[in-house]
Amino acid sequence: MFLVATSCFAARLAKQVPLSDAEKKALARLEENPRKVKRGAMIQRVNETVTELFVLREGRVMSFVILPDGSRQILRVYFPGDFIGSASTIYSKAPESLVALSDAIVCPFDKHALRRLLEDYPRVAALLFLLSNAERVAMTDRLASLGRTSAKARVASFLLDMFDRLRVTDDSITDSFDLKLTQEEIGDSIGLTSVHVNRMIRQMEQEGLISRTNGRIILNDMARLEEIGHYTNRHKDMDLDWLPVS
Amino acid sequence: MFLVATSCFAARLAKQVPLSDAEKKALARLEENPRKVKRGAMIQRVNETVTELFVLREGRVMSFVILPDGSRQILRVYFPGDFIGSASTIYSKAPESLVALSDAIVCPFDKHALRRLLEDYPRVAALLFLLSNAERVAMTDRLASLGRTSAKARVASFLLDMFDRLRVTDDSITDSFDLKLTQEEIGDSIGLTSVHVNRMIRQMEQEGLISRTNGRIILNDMARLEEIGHYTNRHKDMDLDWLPVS
DNA sequence: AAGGGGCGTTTTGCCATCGTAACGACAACA
DNA sequence: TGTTGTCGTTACGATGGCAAAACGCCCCTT
Repeated sequence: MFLVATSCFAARLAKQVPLSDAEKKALARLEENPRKVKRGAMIQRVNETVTELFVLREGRVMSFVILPDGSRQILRVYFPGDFIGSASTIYSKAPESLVALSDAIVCPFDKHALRRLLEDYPRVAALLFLLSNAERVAMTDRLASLGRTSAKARVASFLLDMFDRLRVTDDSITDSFDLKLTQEEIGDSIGLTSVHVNRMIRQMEQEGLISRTNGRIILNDMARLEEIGHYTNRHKDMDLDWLPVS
Repeated sequence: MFLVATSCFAARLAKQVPLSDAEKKALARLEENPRKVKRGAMIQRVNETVTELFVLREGRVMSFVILPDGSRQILRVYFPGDFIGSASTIYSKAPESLVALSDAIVCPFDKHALRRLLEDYPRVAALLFLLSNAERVAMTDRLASLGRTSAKARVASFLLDMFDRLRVTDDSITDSFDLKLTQEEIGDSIGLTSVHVNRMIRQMEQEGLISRTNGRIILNDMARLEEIGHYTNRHKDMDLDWLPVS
């Protein structure tokens, strides 16, 4: 037997909406095969055949693509409790690569396990549908950021986004956090060079908007940062009432 | 009684995967209340409370946001058979506005109708989940385009994307299509000004990559366009085999 | 304690890309 | 015949990319 508490995906979902024990158990089953990966390890390579999806239990993972000229676009940074690889559900070949940004623990499970989950637990299916749409909205927010805002605005909104996402699962965070990303990785996320990311970060530090102490970022003036970055916190105002009952 | 054939959403899905009559009927029920809208009409306003979702039956619709400085980012252009407003499923207030780009027919239905659909037809639920993930991948493609490619590459991939999406439902298209978007709208989709879109289009026309005759775009050299735009056609290589059986 | 390699950050100068502003042409429409 | 919307075109200039080097820090080695 395993403990219901061992599923961090269920724990994450339960923060949004109450789950039945049966649902928790079913979700926990996705995490029966935890696997440790080192920083920099490739979890999934673009264009390779996909049979597995993942739940991230510990550490950080990114999804990204490399363009023919060698430049990289980071598509998403994942945190513990995130469901990874959903982009691959519909394609036989992975549309994106997955690499661990830090030492991490991922829980791979077969595509077909997802199928059984969707068949047996319509409420979980609906929830996954909603999560997928939440990711879509996160993407559109970044799209607007890349398409229509300045470098400074992009850095500001990126920092706030990371901050708010970390806070979903970690209540101890108040105004500072460990980003654990290099400036080059930040740049590859928001369409800038590391050089320009550096310029913006130092500028924001000089203006007193943020501070830094050995890798840790402190947000000194969140209201102003939100204004600069045109940022909207999407983790409030969710509406999950219309889900099927369990 | 209504005819099963009246559902263009079902027709669209059936192009990807066979549907049972019961499923087709259930999907058709979403389209029982078609509504005509004029070009420019606002279908949904950002931040307004959402109770309805839509299937687009005819014409073109866009989703977009306006930033505080007045600039606009178009998030997605929708074609007949598309499911619109899924971004709103998870939020009580609309994260994006919807406006008709041409005279159009949309079929609004209540959020709760979607709930019943998900409860009663697990296979349709899975299918919606997959569609949602396909949209997510489309977003990541554009993200990489905006973040890491030149203006010319963005225009090229945008044209190819519109072309391939139109071709999913319209078999008569071979190498030309009516874009029905102004250059400003193209610019707002891919993060450029209308001026620069114009520069790129004329340049591509001079190079013989495309031609134009009163609004109609002809793609003369698709291979080269794909190369320039780093474009991947996502409508091939889908894997829907693992769906629940109906 | 000293040396060295690796990694990330900081800094600089140069300049291409792309945005801004402004105006003319043209067609559709009222 | 004015009005409105879209496209075409230009001059100018700011934003942010590129290349290269130095710097600081950590960790390993001797």
